[in-house]
Amino acid sequence: MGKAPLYVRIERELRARLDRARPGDVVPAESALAEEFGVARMTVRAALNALESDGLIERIQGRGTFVRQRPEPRAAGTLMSFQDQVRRWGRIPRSRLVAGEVRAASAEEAAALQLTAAAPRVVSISLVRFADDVPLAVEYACFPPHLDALLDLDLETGSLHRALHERGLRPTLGSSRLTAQRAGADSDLLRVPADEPLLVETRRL
Amino acid sequence: MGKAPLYVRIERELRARLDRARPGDVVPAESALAEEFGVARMTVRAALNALESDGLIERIQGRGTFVRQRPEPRAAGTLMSFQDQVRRWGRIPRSRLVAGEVRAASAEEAAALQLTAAAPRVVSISLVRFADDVPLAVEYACFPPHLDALLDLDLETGSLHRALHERGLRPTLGSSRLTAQRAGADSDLLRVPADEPLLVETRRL
DNA sequence: TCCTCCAGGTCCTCTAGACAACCTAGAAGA
DNA sequence: TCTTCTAGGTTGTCTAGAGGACCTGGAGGA
Repeated sequence: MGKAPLYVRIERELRARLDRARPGDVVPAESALAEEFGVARMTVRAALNALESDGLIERIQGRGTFVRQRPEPRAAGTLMSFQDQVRRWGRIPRSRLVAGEVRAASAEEAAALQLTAAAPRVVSISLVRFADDVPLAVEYACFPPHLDALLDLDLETGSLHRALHERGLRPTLGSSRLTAQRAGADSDLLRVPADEPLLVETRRL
Repeated sequence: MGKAPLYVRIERELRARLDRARPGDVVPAESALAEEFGVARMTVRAALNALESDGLIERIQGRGTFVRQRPEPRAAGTLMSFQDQVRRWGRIPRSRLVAGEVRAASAEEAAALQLTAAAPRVVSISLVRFADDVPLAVEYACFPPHLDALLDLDLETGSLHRALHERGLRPTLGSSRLTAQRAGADSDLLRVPADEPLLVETRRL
Protein backbone atom coordinates (compact mmCIF):
# COMPACT_ATOMS: atom_id res chain seq x y z
CA MET A 1 0.00 0.00 0.00
CA GLY A 2 2.98 2.23 0.49
CA LYS A 3 3.71 2.19 -3.19
CA ALA A 4 0.49 3.74 -4.40
CA PRO A 5 0.97 7.11 -6.13
CA LEU A 6 1.14 10.08 -3.83
CA TYR A 7 -2.06 11.63 -5.09
CA VAL A 8 -3.93 8.37 -4.49
CA ARG A 9 -2.67 8.17 -0.92
CA ILE A 10 -3.63 11.79 -0.35
CA GLU A 11 -7.03 11.11 -1.87
CA ARG A 12 -7.54 8.19 0.52
CA GLU A 13 -6.50 10.26 3.51
CA LEU A 14 -8.84 13.07 2.52
CA ARG A 15 -11.65 10.61 1.89
CA ALA A 16 -11.26 9.33 5.44
CA ARG A 17 -11.39 12.86 6.77
CA LEU A 18 -14.47 13.64 4.72
CA ASP A 19 -16.27 10.72 6.36
CA ARG A 20 -15.87 12.51 9.65
CA ALA A 21 -16.69 15.97 8.29
CA ARG A 22 -20.07 17.60 8.04
CA PRO A 23 -21.66 19.04 4.88
CA GLY A 24 -20.65 22.62 4.34
CA ASP A 25 -17.41 22.30 6.25
CA VAL A 26 -14.45 24.06 4.71
CA VAL A 27 -11.72 21.90 3.24
CA PRO A 28 -8.28 23.41 3.81
CA ALA A 29 -6.91 25.40 0.90
CA GLU A 30 -4.92 23.55 -1.73
CA SER A 31 -1.78 25.39 -0.74
CA ALA A 32 -2.28 24.43 2.90
CA LEU A 33 -2.80 20.77 2.02
CA ALA A 34 0.24 20.84 -0.23
CA GLU A 35 2.35 22.11 2.63
CA GLU A 36 0.85 19.65 5.10
CA PHE A 37 1.55 16.65 2.89
CA GLY A 38 4.82 18.06 1.67
CA VAL A 39 3.93 17.84 -2.02
CA ALA A 40 3.38 20.21 -4.91
CA ARG A 41 0.01 21.85 -5.23
CA MET A 42 -0.67 20.06 -8.51
CA THR A 43 -0.46 16.76 -6.65
CA VAL A 44 -3.06 17.87 -4.16
CA ARG A 45 -5.23 19.03 -7.04
CA ALA A 46 -5.07 15.58 -8.62
CA ALA A 47 -6.44 14.11 -5.39
CA LEU A 48 -9.13 16.76 -5.13
CA ASN A 49 -10.15 16.17 -8.76
CA ALA A 50 -11.04 12.58 -7.91
CA LEU A 51 -13.02 13.63 -4.86
CA GLU A 52 -14.83 16.28 -6.86
CA SER A 53 -15.78 13.90 -9.65
CA ASP A 54 -17.14 11.59 -6.97
CA GLY A 55 -19.26 14.46 -5.74
CA LEU A 56 -17.71 14.43 -2.28
CA ILE A 57 -16.51 18.01 -2.39
CA GLU A 58 -17.40 21.19 -4.19
CA ARG A 59 -14.81 23.66 -5.38
CA ILE A 60 -15.71 27.30 -5.92
CA GLN A 61 -13.19 29.55 -7.53
CA GLY A 62 -12.30 32.46 -5.31
CA ARG A 63 -14.02 31.02 -2.25
CA GLY A 64 -12.64 27.65 -1.39
CA THR A 65 -13.39 23.93 -1.24
CA PHE A 66 -16.31 22.58 0.74
CA VAL A 67 -17.74 19.27 1.87
CA ARG A 68 -20.76 18.46 -0.25
CA GLN A 69 -24.23 17.78 1.02
CA ARG A 70 -24.12 14.30 -0.41
CA PRO A 71 -22.67 12.58 -3.44
CA GLU A 72 -23.85 14.04 -6.69
CA PRO A 73 -25.36 11.41 -8.99
CA ARG A 74 -23.46 12.57 -12.00
CA ALA A 75 -24.01 9.88 -14.58
CA ALA A 76 -27.55 9.03 -13.65
CA GLY A 77 -29.84 9.10 -16.63
CA THR A 78 -31.57 12.38 -17.10
CA LEU A 79 -29.28 13.99 -14.59
CA MET A 80 -26.56 13.86 -17.17
CA SER A 81 -26.65 16.65 -19.64
CA PHE A 82 -28.19 15.74 -22.93
CA GLN A 83 -24.92 16.21 -24.74
CA ASP A 84 -22.96 14.01 -22.37
CA GLN A 85 -25.62 11.34 -22.60
CA VAL A 86 -25.63 11.31 -26.38
CA ARG A 87 -21.87 11.37 -26.62
CA ARG A 88 -21.70 8.41 -24.29
CA TRP A 89 -23.76 6.50 -26.81
CA GLY A 90 -21.15 7.42 -29.38
CA ARG A 91 -23.50 9.73 -31.26
CA ILE A 92 -23.12 13.35 -32.19
CA PRO A 93 -25.38 15.64 -30.17
CA ARG A 94 -26.95 18.68 -31.71
CA SER A 95 -29.60 21.10 -30.56
CA ARG A 96 -31.85 23.50 -32.41
CA LEU A 97 -33.19 26.50 -30.55
CA VAL A 98 -36.91 26.85 -31.21
CA ALA A 99 -37.61 29.76 -28.89
CA GLY A 100 -35.83 31.68 -26.16
CA GLU A 101 -37.58 34.57 -24.49
CA VAL A 102 -38.69 36.24 -21.30
CA ARG A 103 -42.46 36.07 -21.10
CA ALA A 104 -45.31 36.23 -18.62
CA ALA A 105 -45.53 33.17 -16.39
CA SER A 106 -48.61 30.99 -16.28
CA ALA A 107 -50.25 30.50 -12.92
CA GLU A 108 -48.88 26.98 -12.77
CA GLU A 109 -45.35 28.09 -13.54
CA ALA A 110 -45.48 30.90 -11.01
CA ALA A 111 -46.57 28.44 -8.35
CA ALA A 112 -43.88 25.91 -9.19
CA LEU A 113 -41.15 28.53 -9.17
CA GLN A 114 -42.60 30.29 -6.12
CA LEU A 115 -42.69 33.62 -7.93
CA THR A 116 -44.49 36.21 -5.86
CA ALA A 117 -44.31 39.26 -8.11
CA ALA A 118 -47.54 40.88 -9.22
CA ALA A 119 -46.91 40.05 -12.88
CA PRO A 120 -44.46 37.14 -12.69
CA ARG A 121 -42.23 36.52 -15.67
CA VAL A 122 -40.18 33.49 -16.63
CA VAL A 123 -37.27 32.72 -18.92
CA SER A 124 -38.60 30.25 -21.46
CA ILE A 125 -36.37 28.16 -23.67
CA SER A 126 -37.40 25.52 -26.21
CA LEU A 127 -34.91 23.17 -27.79
CA VAL A 128 -35.12 20.21 -30.12
CA ARG A 129 -32.43 17.68 -29.29
CA PHE A 130 -30.81 15.58 -31.98
CA ALA A 131 -28.48 12.62 -31.91
CA ASP A 132 -26.79 12.01 -35.25
CA ASP A 133 -29.39 14.36 -36.76
CA VAL A 134 -32.24 12.16 -35.50
CA PRO A 135 -34.62 14.25 -33.37
CA LEU A 136 -34.83 12.67 -29.95
CA ALA A 137 -36.58 15.09 -27.69
CA VAL A 138 -38.22 18.45 -27.36
CA GLU A 139 -37.21 20.31 -24.25
CA TYR A 140 -39.19 23.13 -22.73
CA ALA A 141 -37.16 24.85 -20.05
CA CYS A 142 -38.56 27.42 -17.69
CA PHE A 143 -36.62 29.41 -15.11
CA PRO A 144 -36.99 32.37 -12.78
CA PRO A 145 -36.39 35.73 -14.48
CA HIS A 146 -33.08 36.39 -12.77
CA LEU A 147 -31.58 33.68 -14.94
CA ASP A 148 -32.22 35.66 -18.11
CA ALA A 149 -28.50 35.56 -18.85
CA LEU A 150 -29.18 32.02 -20.09
CA LEU A 151 -30.62 33.54 -23.24
CA ASP A 152 -27.25 35.07 -24.11
CA LEU A 153 -25.61 31.65 -24.23
CA ASP A 154 -25.08 29.65 -27.35
CA LEU A 155 -27.53 26.94 -26.37
CA GLU A 156 -27.29 25.14 -29.69
CA THR A 157 -23.71 24.14 -29.02
CA GLY A 158 -23.30 24.78 -25.30
CA SER A 159 -24.66 22.72 -22.46
CA LEU A 160 -27.72 23.98 -20.67
CA HIS A 161 -27.05 21.71 -17.73
CA ARG A 162 -23.54 23.05 -17.38
CA ALA A 163 -24.78 26.62 -17.52
CA LEU A 164 -27.29 25.85 -14.78
CA HIS A 165 -24.67 24.17 -12.69
CA GLU A 166 -22.47 27.24 -12.92
CA ARG A 167 -25.37 29.32 -11.67
CA GLY A 168 -25.87 27.22 -8.57
CA LEU A 169 -28.72 24.94 -9.66
CA ARG A 170 -27.46 21.48 -8.90
CA PRO A 171 -29.52 18.50 -10.06
CA THR A 172 -28.78 16.31 -7.09
CA LEU A 173 -31.84 14.36 -6.12
CA GLY A 174 -35.39 14.12 -7.12
CA SER A 175 -38.63 12.36 -7.48
CA SER A 176 -40.20 11.40 -10.72
CA ARG A 177 -43.56 10.53 -12.09
CA LEU A 178 -43.74 7.94 -14.81
CA THR A 179 -46.78 7.53 -17.00
CA ALA A 180 -47.61 6.23 -20.43
CA GLN A 181 -49.21 8.49 -22.97
CA ARG A 182 -49.18 9.43 -26.61
CA ALA A 183 -46.88 11.72 -28.51
CA GLY A 184 -49.59 14.25 -29.19
CA ALA A 185 -48.56 17.85 -29.74
CA ASP A 186 -44.87 17.15 -30.12
CA SER A 187 -45.30 14.53 -32.80
CA ASP A 188 -44.46 16.88 -35.65
CA LEU A 189 -41.24 18.05 -34.06
CA LEU A 190 -40.22 14.48 -33.36
CA ARG A 191 -41.46 13.17 -36.71
CA VAL A 192 -43.43 10.33 -35.19
CA PRO A 193 -47.14 9.51 -35.47
CA ALA A 194 -49.30 11.43 -33.00
CA ASP A 195 -50.60 8.22 -31.48
CA GLU A 196 -47.16 6.71 -30.92
CA PRO A 197 -47.21 5.32 -27.39
CA LEU A 198 -44.54 6.96 -25.26
CA LEU A 199 -43.47 6.87 -21.67
CA VAL A 200 -43.84 10.13 -19.84
CA GLU A 201 -41.59 10.74 -16.92
CA THR A 202 -42.06 13.76 -14.73
CA ARG A 203 -38.85 14.09 -12.91
CA ARG A 204 -38.07 16.34 -10.04
CA LEU A 205 -34.34 16.82 -9.95
CA MET B 1 -15.47 31.14 -27.88
CA GLY B 2 -11.81 31.97 -28.27
CA LYS B 3 -11.50 32.59 -24.58
CA ALA B 4 -12.11 29.03 -23.46
CA PRO B 5 -9.15 27.44 -21.67
CA LEU B 6 -6.55 25.90 -23.90
CA TYR B 7 -7.21 22.37 -22.73
CA VAL B 8 -10.91 22.77 -23.49
CA ARG B 9 -10.20 23.96 -27.01
CA ILE B 10 -7.81 21.09 -27.54
CA GLU B 11 -10.42 18.71 -26.16
CA ARG B 12 -12.98 20.04 -28.65
CA GLU B 13 -10.58 19.73 -31.54
CA LEU B 14 -9.72 16.17 -30.58
CA ARG B 15 -13.38 15.33 -30.11
CA ALA B 16 -14.03 16.46 -33.66
CA ARG B 17 -11.21 14.30 -34.92
CA LEU B 18 -12.46 11.31 -32.96
CA ASP B 19 -15.80 11.58 -34.70
CA ARG B 20 -14.01 10.91 -37.95
CA ALA B 21 -11.76 8.19 -36.55
CA ARG B 22 -12.41 4.47 -36.34
CA PRO B 23 -12.27 2.30 -33.23
CA GLY B 24 -8.79 1.01 -32.59
CA ASP B 25 -7.08 3.87 -34.40
CA VAL B 26 -4.00 5.20 -32.72
CA VAL B 27 -4.21 8.66 -31.22
CA PRO B 28 -0.93 10.58 -31.62
CA ALA B 29 1.35 10.50 -28.61
CA GLU B 30 0.90 13.16 -25.97
CA SER B 31 4.28 14.63 -26.80
CA ALA B 32 3.36 14.84 -30.47
CA LEU B 33 0.04 16.54 -29.69
CA ALA B 34 1.78 18.93 -27.33
CA GLU B 35 4.17 19.93 -30.08
CA GLU B 36 1.39 20.21 -32.65
CA PHE B 37 -0.73 22.50 -30.49
CA GLY B 38 2.27 24.31 -29.11
CA VAL B 39 1.45 23.64 -25.47
CA ALA B 40 2.94 21.74 -22.56
CA ARG B 41 2.29 18.04 -22.31
CA MET B 42 0.30 18.53 -19.10
CA THR B 43 -2.17 20.65 -21.02
CA VAL B 44 -2.70 17.93 -23.59
CA ARG B 45 -3.16 15.44 -20.78
CA ALA B 46 -5.91 17.56 -19.27
CA ALA B 47 -7.78 17.39 -22.57
CA LEU B 48 -7.21 13.64 -22.88
CA ASN B 49 -8.42 13.10 -19.31
CA ALA B 50 -11.81 14.50 -20.27
CA LEU B 51 -12.00 12.32 -23.37
CA GLU B 52 -11.00 9.27 -21.37
CA SER B 53 -13.63 9.85 -18.70
CA ASP B 54 -16.16 10.13 -21.50
CA GLY B 55 -15.05 6.74 -22.71
CA LEU B 56 -13.99 8.06 -26.10
CA ILE B 57 -10.38 6.96 -25.83
CA GLU B 58 -8.37 4.35 -24.00
CA ARG B 59 -4.90 4.99 -22.66
CA ILE B 60 -2.47 2.17 -22.06
CA GLN B 61 0.75 2.92 -20.32
CA GLY B 62 3.74 2.01 -22.41
CA ARG B 63 1.67 1.45 -25.55
CA GLY B 64 -0.25 4.55 -26.44
CA THR B 65 -3.70 6.06 -26.74
CA PHE B 66 -6.41 4.51 -28.85
CA VAL B 67 -9.87 5.33 -30.15
CA ARG B 68 -12.34 3.34 -28.18
CA GLN B 69 -14.94 0.95 -29.43
CA ARG B 70 -18.09 2.99 -29.28
CA PRO B 71 -20.59 1.72 -26.74
CA GLU B 72 -23.39 -0.06 -28.55
CA PRO B 73 -26.30 2.37 -28.66
CA ARG B 74 -28.81 -0.03 -27.25
CA ALA B 75 -32.26 -0.27 -28.76
CA ALA B 76 -32.45 3.16 -30.32
CA GLY B 77 -31.47 5.10 -27.27
CA THR B 78 -33.40 3.32 -24.59
CA LEU B 79 -33.19 5.15 -21.35
CA MET B 80 -31.15 3.39 -18.77
CA SER B 81 -33.11 1.88 -15.96
CA PHE B 82 -32.64 3.27 -12.50
CA GLN B 83 -30.74 0.19 -11.43
CA ASP B 84 -28.38 0.38 -14.37
CA GLN B 85 -27.82 4.03 -13.70
CA VAL B 86 -26.95 3.50 -10.08
CA ARG B 87 -24.78 0.48 -10.76
CA ARG B 88 -22.95 2.34 -13.48
CA TRP B 89 -21.96 4.94 -11.00
CA GLY B 90 -20.65 2.31 -8.63
CA ARG B 91 -23.42 2.17 -6.05
CA ILE B 92 -25.84 -0.50 -4.92
CA PRO B 93 -29.40 0.15 -6.12
CA ARG B 94 -32.41 -0.70 -3.99
CA SER B 95 -36.09 0.09 -4.21
CA ARG B 96 -38.84 0.11 -1.66
CA LEU B 97 -42.43 -0.35 -2.82
CA VAL B 98 -44.61 2.23 -1.15
CA ALA B 99 -47.83 1.42 -2.94
CA GLY B 100 -49.00 -0.73 -5.84
CA GLU B 101 -52.66 -0.84 -6.71
CA VAL B 102 -55.37 -0.44 -9.30
CA ARG B 103 -57.40 2.63 -8.44
CA ALA B 104 -59.72 5.18 -9.99
CA ALA B 105 -57.97 7.58 -12.33
CA SER B 106 -57.97 11.32 -11.75
CA ALA B 107 -59.29 13.46 -14.57
CA GLU B 108 -55.76 14.54 -15.40
CA GLU B 109 -54.48 10.97 -15.54
CA ALA B 110 -57.40 9.83 -17.67
CA ALA B 111 -56.67 12.62 -20.13
CA ALA B 112 -52.96 11.89 -20.29
CA LEU B 113 -53.53 8.19 -20.84
CA GLN B 114 -56.45 8.84 -23.19
CA LEU B 115 -58.74 6.57 -21.20
CA THR B 116 -62.29 6.76 -22.45
CA ALA B 117 -64.08 4.39 -20.09
CA ALA B 118 -66.92 5.72 -17.98
CA ALA B 119 -65.05 5.07 -14.73
CA PRO B 120 -61.40 4.98 -15.83
CA ARG B 121 -58.95 3.09 -13.66
CA VAL B 122 -55.15 3.15 -13.59
CA VAL B 123 -52.34 0.98 -12.28
CA SER B 124 -50.54 3.09 -9.71
CA ILE B 125 -47.09 2.26 -8.37
CA SER B 126 -44.99 4.25 -5.91
CA LEU B 127 -41.35 3.47 -5.29
CA VAL B 128 -38.59 5.04 -3.26
CA ARG B 129 -35.26 4.59 -4.97
CA PHE B 130 -32.07 4.14 -2.97
CA ALA B 131 -28.40 4.13 -3.85
CA ASP B 132 -26.26 2.70 -1.08
CA ASP B 133 -29.26 3.09 1.21
CA VAL B 134 -29.41 6.82 0.53
CA PRO B 135 -32.86 7.72 -0.78
CA LEU B 136 -32.43 9.41 -4.14
CA ALA B 137 -35.84 9.67 -5.68
CA VAL B 138 -39.52 9.00 -5.27
CA GLU B 139 -41.16 7.56 -8.33
CA TYR B 140 -44.88 7.66 -9.00
CA ALA B 141 -45.73 5.49 -11.94
CA CYS B 142 -49.13 5.40 -13.56
CA PHE B 143 -50.26 3.10 -16.38
CA PRO B 144 -53.37 2.03 -18.25
CA PRO B 145 -55.32 -0.78 -16.52
CA HIS B 146 -54.36 -3.45 -19.03
CA LEU B 147 -50.85 -3.35 -17.59
CA ASP B 148 -52.06 -4.59 -14.21
CA ALA B 149 -49.69 -7.54 -14.54
CA LEU B 150 -46.99 -5.12 -13.45
CA LEU B 151 -48.26 -5.45 -9.90
CA ASP B 152 -47.37 -9.13 -9.84
CA LEU B 153 -43.72 -8.39 -10.45
CA ASP B 154 -41.13 -8.10 -7.74
CA LEU B 155 -40.54 -4.43 -8.28
CA GLU B 156 -38.23 -4.06 -5.30
CA THR B 157 -35.58 -6.16 -6.95
CA GLY B 158 -36.68 -6.26 -10.58
CA SER B 159 -36.48 -3.50 -13.10
CA LEU B 160 -39.62 -1.56 -13.89
CA HIS B 161 -38.08 -0.23 -17.06
CA ARG B 162 -37.28 -3.70 -18.25
CA ALA B 163 -40.78 -4.92 -17.54
CA LEU B 164 -42.23 -2.02 -19.50
CA HIS B 165 -39.86 -2.65 -22.34
CA GLU B 166 -40.99 -6.26 -22.55
CA ARG B 167 -44.56 -5.03 -22.82
CA GLY B 168 -43.85 -2.83 -25.78
CA LEU B 169 -43.41 0.54 -24.13
CA ARG B 170 -40.12 1.81 -25.42
CA PRO B 171 -38.80 4.99 -23.89
CA THR B 172 -37.05 6.08 -27.03
CA LEU B 173 -38.05 9.63 -27.79
CA GLY B 174 -39.70 12.35 -25.91
CA SER B 175 -40.04 15.91 -24.85
CA SER B 176 -39.24 17.31 -21.48
CA ARG B 177 -39.95 20.32 -19.38
CA LEU B 178 -37.24 21.64 -17.14
CA THR B 179 -37.93 24.04 -14.31
CA ALA B 180 -36.43 25.02 -10.99
CA GLN B 181 -38.45 24.53 -7.86
CA ARG B 182 -38.26 23.33 -4.29
CA ALA B 183 -38.42 19.84 -2.85
CA GLY B 184 -41.83 20.39 -1.25
CA ALA B 185 -44.02 17.38 -0.62
CA ASP B 186 -41.35 14.77 -1.25
CA SER B 187 -38.87 16.30 1.17
CA ASP B 188 -39.63 13.86 3.99
CA LEU B 189 -39.15 10.80 1.80
CA LEU B 190 -35.89 12.19 0.50
CA ARG B 191 -34.81 13.50 3.88
CA VAL B 192 -33.91 16.96 2.64
CA PRO B 193 -35.23 20.36 3.69
CA ALA B 194 -38.50 21.27 2.00
CA ASP B 195 -36.99 24.44 0.57
CA GLU B 196 -34.04 22.65 -0.99
CA PRO B 197 -33.76 24.09 -4.49
CA LEU B 198 -34.10 21.37 -7.09
CA LEU B 199 -34.33 21.12 -10.82
CA VAL B 200 -37.59 19.73 -12.08
CA GLU B 201 -37.64 17.99 -15.40
CA THR B 202 -40.88 16.85 -16.91
CA ARG B 203 -39.87 14.37 -19.50
CA ARG B 204 -41.98 12.75 -22.16
CA LEU B 205 -40.17 9.64 -23.17
C1' DT C 1 -25.80 55.67 5.37
C1' DC C 2 -24.50 53.90 1.12
C1' DC C 3 -21.47 52.95 -2.54
C1' DT C 4 -17.00 52.13 -4.79
C1' DC C 5 -12.63 50.43 -4.82
C1' DC C 6 -8.91 47.59 -3.38
C1' DA C 7 -6.19 43.94 -1.07
C1' DG C 8 -5.78 39.41 0.06
C1' DG C 9 -7.11 34.72 -0.30
C1' DT C 10 -8.77 31.07 -3.09
C1' DC C 11 -9.15 28.04 -7.07
C1' DC C 12 -7.97 27.75 -12.32
C1' DT C 13 -4.81 27.42 -16.03
C1' DC C 14 -0.35 26.55 -17.85
C1' DT C 15 4.69 25.89 -18.18
C1' DA C 16 9.08 23.19 -18.87
C1' DG C 17 10.98 20.07 -17.31
C1' DA C 18 12.32 15.27 -14.61
C1' DC C 19 12.02 10.50 -13.52
C1' DA C 20 9.30 6.17 -13.11
C1' DA C 21 6.58 2.36 -14.94
C1' DC C 22 5.50 -0.12 -18.72
C1' DC C 23 5.35 -2.12 -23.49
C1' DT C 24 7.27 -3.46 -27.90
C1' DA C 25 10.49 -4.82 -31.19
C1' DG C 26 14.77 -6.10 -32.42
C1' DA C 27 19.58 -7.45 -31.15
C1' DA C 28 22.44 -10.62 -28.95
C1' DG C 29 23.40 -14.90 -27.16
C1' DA C 30 22.56 -20.01 -26.04
C1' DT D 1 15.48 -22.02 -33.33
C1' DC D 2 14.57 -20.18 -29.07
C1' DT D 3 15.38 -17.25 -25.15
C1' DT D 4 16.99 -13.17 -22.93
C1' DC D 5 17.92 -8.58 -22.70
C1' DT D 6 18.35 -4.02 -24.03
C1' DA D 7 16.93 0.47 -26.37
C1' DG D 8 13.48 3.46 -27.37
C1' DG D 9 8.89 5.08 -27.19
C1' DT D 10 4.74 5.75 -24.49
C1' DT D 11 1.88 6.99 -20.58
C1' DG D 12 2.02 7.93 -15.37
C1' DT D 13 3.57 10.77 -11.64
C1' DC D 14 5.53 14.89 -9.66
C1' DT D 15 7.83 19.40 -9.13
C1' DA D 16 8.19 24.54 -8.34
C1' DG D 17 6.75 27.91 -9.90
C1' DA D 18 3.78 31.95 -12.63
C1' DG D 19 -0.18 34.67 -13.81
C1' DG D 20 -5.29 34.87 -14.24
C1' DA D 21 -10.11 34.77 -12.60
C1' DC D 22 -13.02 35.17 -8.96
C1' DC D 23 -14.91 36.14 -4.28
C1' DT D 24 -15.02 38.41 0.16
C1' DG D 25 -14.52 41.86 3.47
C1' DG D 26 -12.93 46.17 4.83
C1' DA D 27 -11.23 51.00 3.91
C1' DG D 28 -12.32 55.11 2.10
C1' DG D 29 -15.20 58.50 -0.12
C1' DA D 30 -19.80 60.62 -1.59
